[in-house]
Amino acid sequence: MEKIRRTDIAFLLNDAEGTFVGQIVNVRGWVRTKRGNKFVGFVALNDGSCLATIQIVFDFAKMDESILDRVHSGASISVNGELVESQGSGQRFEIKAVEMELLGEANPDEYPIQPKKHSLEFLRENAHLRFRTSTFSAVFRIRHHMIFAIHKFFNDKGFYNVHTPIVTGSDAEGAGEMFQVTTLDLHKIPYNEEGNIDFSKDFFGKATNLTVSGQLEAELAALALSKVYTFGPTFRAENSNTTRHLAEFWMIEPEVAFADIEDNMDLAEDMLKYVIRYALEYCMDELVFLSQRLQDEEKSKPQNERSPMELIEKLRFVADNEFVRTTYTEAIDILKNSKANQKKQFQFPIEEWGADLQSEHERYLVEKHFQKPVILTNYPKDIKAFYMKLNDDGNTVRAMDILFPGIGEIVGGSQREERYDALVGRMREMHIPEAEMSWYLDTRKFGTVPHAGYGLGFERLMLFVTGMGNIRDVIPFPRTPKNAEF
RNA sequence: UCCUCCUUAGCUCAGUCGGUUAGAGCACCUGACUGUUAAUCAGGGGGUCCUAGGUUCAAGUCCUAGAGGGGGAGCCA
Repeated sequence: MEKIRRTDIAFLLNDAEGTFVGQIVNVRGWVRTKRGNKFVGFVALNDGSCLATIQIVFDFAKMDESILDRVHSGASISVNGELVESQGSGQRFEIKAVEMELLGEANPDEYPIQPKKHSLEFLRENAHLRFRTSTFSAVFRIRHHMIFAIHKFFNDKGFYNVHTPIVTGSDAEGAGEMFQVTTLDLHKIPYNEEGNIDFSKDFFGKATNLTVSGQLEAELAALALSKVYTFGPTFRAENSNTTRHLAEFWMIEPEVAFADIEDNMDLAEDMLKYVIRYALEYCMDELVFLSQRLQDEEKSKPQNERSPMELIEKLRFVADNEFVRTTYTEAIDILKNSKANQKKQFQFPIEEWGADLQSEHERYLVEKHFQKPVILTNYPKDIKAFYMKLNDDGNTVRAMDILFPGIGEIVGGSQREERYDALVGRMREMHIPEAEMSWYLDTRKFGTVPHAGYGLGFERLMLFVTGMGNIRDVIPFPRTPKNAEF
């Protein structure tokens, strides 16, 4: 077969002027469907460069039949042919094949992905092949654009990206259960004289874990570079089995010196709106497809379970409207006086100030009461982390949680406690070992400044932007309890 | 971890009150049709009914345990 430089299918299909019509081009990709008769055949070919397939037309008389017989869904082929305006009505351009090479067969008796609707559960078990489907290739193209948009947002604002450690020796971060990292032989664990595991024999000479947050290290960087953000993997060994939790996920953690809680809220709201607008600008084909898919799925649901807003409409609504900002105390009042509470519709009734909000309460506030994203601030200190700045009332801290419809908490952040004595006081109250945290306390000892930051769960953002219902479907290879396949 | 639901052909699913040979669509194979759009039409092949016990004359169907998966809760991002 004549060697011609490969062209992305996206490049050919997006060429509005049709400048390539009449040229011989080469495309390579994976067959979605093949149809036709004894005389003329059609292959829908996808190479992942865009959602759409390009139609390959071939004249049976001119092609090698032994090759065509082995071209099934999933097979990879290389085609040389002339780009022409399509005679059919389903597409503008197509390729009239001159030569075709079968790069890789896909035995149809064994290849699991077919040109039909598969359940997301089935595809999750075939995560190695689900990239080949329209839905997942759309999700993962959007994922790329969201990653890029986040870096662009922060870069354009003068933030520096910081790589915080993945292996950490600090067990004081307090964000959740940690995965232990060790090179000790688990069959021959060394013990010291007190009968405890002798970590001095371990690789790092101490007990180490996978990070549950880059925040504390990001604070160190912020107190020199002023504006920083991390974007890295995060590991939580919680036995969480929900549509919103992963054991390995990606988190964005900006940290800003000379910033207070108001600046923090502004930054988070700006960032979320920016990346949502970015998706609307650069991923419209994918969003239209996912929206259609959702609407088809909802047809089988009862009326009251259907979403009030279609995906693209919902994204525009969030990008164009102010988030509601209110305090924990006001939220408790709203919930306490709500019909749902008075009619005892909450599984956990709201009785007094100080209780943590359950997800049914968050959903009520976001989905029923305000019907838009909500930023809640000034939580009771007892339900929040040690590093959050204590308010003058002595009871609340300058925390902020951003709650999104259908997702719940998408951002959690705070203004940090920058006063040395106040921070040490909180650490003692909460039994955080000071000695191990001396490096963190040094930032408060030497040239401390007010600062603030937050953590954004990247996959939760992906859930919102794509409208997917399960967090395992917006990360290529999900890690959850009892599942580390692939 | 708790509650709840599910597991039948490669895939999606039906299978009534426990009853005799377990079905359909898609996919695959054969044939028909010179431009299809998940092509269509006709025919064909394809089953560890999740696993292990149990009840029964008889189990895909009922019971117990286990495995895997979904949804909800908690923990959180």
